[in-house]
Amino acid sequence: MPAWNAYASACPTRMVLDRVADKWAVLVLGLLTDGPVRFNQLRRAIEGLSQKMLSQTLKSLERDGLVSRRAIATVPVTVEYSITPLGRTLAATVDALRVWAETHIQEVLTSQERYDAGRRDAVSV
Amino acid sequence: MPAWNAYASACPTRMVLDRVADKWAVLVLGLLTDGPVRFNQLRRAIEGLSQKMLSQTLKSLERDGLVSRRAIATVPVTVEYSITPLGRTLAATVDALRVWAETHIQEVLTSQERYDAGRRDAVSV
DNA sequence: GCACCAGGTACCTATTCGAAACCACGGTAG
DNA sequence: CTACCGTGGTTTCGAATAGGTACCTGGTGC
Repeated sequence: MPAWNAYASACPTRMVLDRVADKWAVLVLGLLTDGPVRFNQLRRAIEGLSQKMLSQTLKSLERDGLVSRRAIATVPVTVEYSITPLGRTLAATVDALRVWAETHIQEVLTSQERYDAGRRDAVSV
Repeated sequence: MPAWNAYASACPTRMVLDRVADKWAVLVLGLLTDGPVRFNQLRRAIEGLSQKMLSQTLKSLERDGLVSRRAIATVPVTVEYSITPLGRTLAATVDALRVWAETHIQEVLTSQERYDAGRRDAVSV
């Protein structure tokens, strides 16, 4: 990897950022860290998630090698999704972002309030 | 902070993820880590960035307290944007994601190719 | 008049996403 | 026999939204 160009669309950081930007993807990944889960189990666990978005999300997660799909030929066909080791490392990294968020969210919210209030005192170094 | 609900839209992790998902925001933040930059300097530095998106991005970054705006009453009014300490900590955290991306992008790309090729051999642990 | 500074605003299009219908398959209830 | 449930999806439709293009301010120097 010879010095990635952050301004190119093929930049790996961009790709990962886009992936992580997917609301449902991180939630699914989070649920899978506790063990394999079936399709409709996921659908019921995540409020507001339509089956369309779920199958779409799972497909791209599988494509990226972050989750693995296993179809079991049972009575009604059971499909089990599990997180891969690679997916687990990404989840751990995203967790760093979660930690940042929970640590600094108050500063962000305070800044937003001041800004929305008309920021009379502006930056107040 | 009493146990954030990751499934709520007001979840801090979601907010931060959405912010980081903004293509231009991370690029702007990245450029600002080297020191203050003016509006049109940013615009020219980042290929494909329209002034609309730039001003929009800068406004929300300023609102979140990640960058600070300083208008200097010079010949034509100069506006200088700089990263705040808070913004710097976020940039550092995002950098962890960049590192993950550059470390594992090859695995992801390989997985994608196998998937797109029809994944005849499926998961091949 | 033209260009540059720092933006604001209107328009228009492309992608995105939710809702809902449809699919096959088998079990079960009537 | 027919109707309906649950399994795991795909497709279609329509509405919302993101984001690019282009044109506006308004002051200054050439």
